[in-house]
Amino acid sequence: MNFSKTTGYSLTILTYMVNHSGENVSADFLHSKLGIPYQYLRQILTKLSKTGFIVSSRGRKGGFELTRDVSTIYIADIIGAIEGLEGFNTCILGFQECPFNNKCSIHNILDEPRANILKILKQTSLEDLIIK
Amino acid sequence: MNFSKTTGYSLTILTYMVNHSGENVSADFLHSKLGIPYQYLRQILTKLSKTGFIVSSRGRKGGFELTRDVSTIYIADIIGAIEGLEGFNTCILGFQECPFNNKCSIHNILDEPRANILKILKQTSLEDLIIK
DNA sequence: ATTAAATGCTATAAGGAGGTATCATTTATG
DNA sequence: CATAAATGATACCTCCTTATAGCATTTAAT
Ligand code: SF4
Ligand code: SF4
Repeated sequence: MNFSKTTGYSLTILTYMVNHSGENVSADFLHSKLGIPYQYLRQILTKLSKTGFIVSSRGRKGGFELTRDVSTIYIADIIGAIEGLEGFNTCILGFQECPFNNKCSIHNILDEPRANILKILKQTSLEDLIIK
Repeated sequence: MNFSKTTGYSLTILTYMVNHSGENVSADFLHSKLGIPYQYLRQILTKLSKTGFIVSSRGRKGGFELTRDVSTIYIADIIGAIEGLEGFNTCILGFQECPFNNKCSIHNILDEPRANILKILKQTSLEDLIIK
């Protein structure tokens, strides 16, 4: 029912970075701060780098940095890049082809609250997560 | 983000049965009606039987039947028996121990809508799913 | 009695998610 | 220049979910 652990890690990393804006942080540093398994963290940072949410610099003093305007990075974008947003658009019960023409009882009661969550995720940017 | 496929299958089976109340249906029949892989369907029916949502009868003309009062079987009960409801009570981001004292930004924006979904699932019984 | 139709039970396999380990490459510092 | 500190890339392992297969047992129909 919740997000994948990888998505959780990704969000934690990015929300940490947006609250420590401007700092160039290394994987080792983030590991010590966030407790995410080091090697796995490395993979996620690479992915976040390849998907353009952060930029990396190699070598000594290297690390990762947020560069894009954080008011334009929405939570839904991040989730979309990591685990995809298909879960919000496809059958809640996991069917490839809906046997009930999108009108089964479960659909009726859960479609709206699920859409509501997606709406929130699309409206909330990293900037909104800055602790003031 | 959504439920496990097994949970989806379970809900589909039970909502089918409640809408065809009184009928004793076989795994083969349900397979032809719902398209759930036969052997997997068998396992799920056994589980639903062991968890008391349905009762089985063996031999020719055997099959499965709803016997409990369907107004007392809530969707949340079914989900709880199949995949558990932990997902609704634990960290949305997948952490075992919350590093942020239950107050990170994601928690703030998603806790309430998630609780709302659980509330709906706890209030909706199989009887409510009967097509009138 | 025999057969057909059904569930009970259990072993196995494929696939993805989460996690670990290692080597290669880049770059700042002494 | 040599070293240390960092990322890039890749291979591997484990566990869980989903799915498949087969044998054993029960029961109704013939
Ligand atoms: S109607 Fe039911 S089965 Fe069909 S897509 Fe919606 S939740 Fe899935
Ligand atoms: S505050 Fe954040 S990290 Fe902590 S339990 Fe809530 S969602 Fe998880």
